[in-house]
Amino acid sequence: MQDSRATEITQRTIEETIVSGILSARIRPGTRLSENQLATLFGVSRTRVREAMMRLETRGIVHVSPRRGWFVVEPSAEDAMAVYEARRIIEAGLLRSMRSLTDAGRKALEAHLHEEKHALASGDRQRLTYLMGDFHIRIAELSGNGILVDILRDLTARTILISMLYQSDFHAAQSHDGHCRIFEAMQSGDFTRAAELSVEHLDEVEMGLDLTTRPDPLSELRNSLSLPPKTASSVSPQPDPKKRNFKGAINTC
Amino acid sequence: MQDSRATEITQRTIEETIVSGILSARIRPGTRLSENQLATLFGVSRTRVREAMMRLETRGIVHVSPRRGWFVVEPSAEDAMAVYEARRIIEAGLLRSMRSLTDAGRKALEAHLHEEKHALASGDRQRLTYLMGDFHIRIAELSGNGILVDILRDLTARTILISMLYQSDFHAAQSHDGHCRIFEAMQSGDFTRAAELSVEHLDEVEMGLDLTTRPDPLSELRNSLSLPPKTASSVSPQPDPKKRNFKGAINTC
DNA sequence: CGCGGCTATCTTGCATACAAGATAGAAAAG
DNA sequence: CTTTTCTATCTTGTATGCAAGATAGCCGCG
Repeated sequence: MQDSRATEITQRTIEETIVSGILSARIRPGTRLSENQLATLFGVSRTRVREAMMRLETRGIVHVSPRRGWFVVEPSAEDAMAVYEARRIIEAGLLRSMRSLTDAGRKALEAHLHEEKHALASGDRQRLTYLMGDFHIRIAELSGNGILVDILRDLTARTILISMLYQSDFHAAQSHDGHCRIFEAMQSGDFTRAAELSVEHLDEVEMGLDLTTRPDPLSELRNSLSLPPKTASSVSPQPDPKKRNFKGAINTC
Repeated sequence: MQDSRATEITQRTIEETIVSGILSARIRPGTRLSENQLATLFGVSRTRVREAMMRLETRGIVHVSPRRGWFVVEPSAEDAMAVYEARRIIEAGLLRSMRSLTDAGRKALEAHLHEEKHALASGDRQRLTYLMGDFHIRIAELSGNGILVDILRDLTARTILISMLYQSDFHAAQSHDGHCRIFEAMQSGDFTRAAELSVEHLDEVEMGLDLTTRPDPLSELRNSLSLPPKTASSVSPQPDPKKRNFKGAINTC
């Protein structure tokens, strides 16, 4: 972060840092985000941190418990279903409205799927999680509609939080296959089929969740434990085995 | 909302006041929103106003020009097309995913359409504008998906801003008919047809816009005129004839 | 040993002070 | 009369200070 003209870097850096931390599953649901810690971490005052938190709150990424603190959201089972339903509606509608796949688009998706394959083979879990979610954002980008891209990015972030809470086991390979099938349908120009496959894919992933088990009955208590005062970084994951009642860390989106 | 303990009222009141002002077309695109004026208007400090502005900015409702001020967004023609495209995708997808219309839902829509008809007959333009947009939010509410409701509410707000900039003439009756047709298809259980009608309806409204004419080439200049220092309220409309290069004030959504 | 209450210390909520950029209007020069 | 320049004033950007609620740990009491 050391720059000659230091400012300008942290205009919306805080916001994006947290979101990208979630998109790559480095930040868990329920993580405490202390204004003070983030402020010292970014070398700014609490004011800017608060503004970033406000923005993230409207995006459904964090929430505030009055006078207690900011936390990364822990979507309930109902929230989870709503997120997947919203994604099915938007992503299927998006694919259904497509008329053609540009050459640049085809190449972008091919490159992406290649990356997925590579991450799958090399076992790079964090990168795989990121890529699995990013696929859907890439598709939104093909539409050229920035509004939908923003919406789907935030929904993807929430999806990843959901899978960290509820995903009992991950079928990354199966999910990758789903992505490939969607791409093939798109390539053949059958966007109706691509939309159907997209819905099936999301259904599949949602079915892989265990939405019956309450994710973390001691959530409130864990919140107060999740950031021991001596820990400096509130953004990095804590590999404390006591908190390992979290489910798998790989998201199949 | 009237509470004996006066506070608590202004937690997110500022945000909602501005949004509802837009939804009923009382606030024009490009309106300056001075932090100081809003602060004194609501009897709070600038801090809270700023937080509300930050939230509204992420919702795509206002934007800030550095060191110059906050303004209600003036969507460009490209923005306008993106908004309508997003709405087509989401609303059609939403209808297509519906399986049944509950009795409560049917009654709610019937009541709404009755209100539209009444406002149309009585010539209550402001109320009509509000209702025309609210119809689509009501449909989203039927899905029970709060995420989609929030998204569509913000898109509707932007739609109303767009129509204030680009709508050359309004066909409120035609638009009301479109709503009725969508409702009829829903009532008959043909949600695929309802989705198609929804797309047609949005196309129709978009076609009614004049997206070729630059909405307001003197936008920057007008911004500086839009709030003469002597005017106390920055939220109420200014019926200054000089700024009447705005198009029609009724939105057909 | 168990339990209740107190206090020290954390957290956010909110207002305020000051800095810096942008603007408009007056004043001055052509 | 026009143009330019300067200054007074307005705007947001940011940090800081203080208040109030929530929490945890200690201490004392039963």
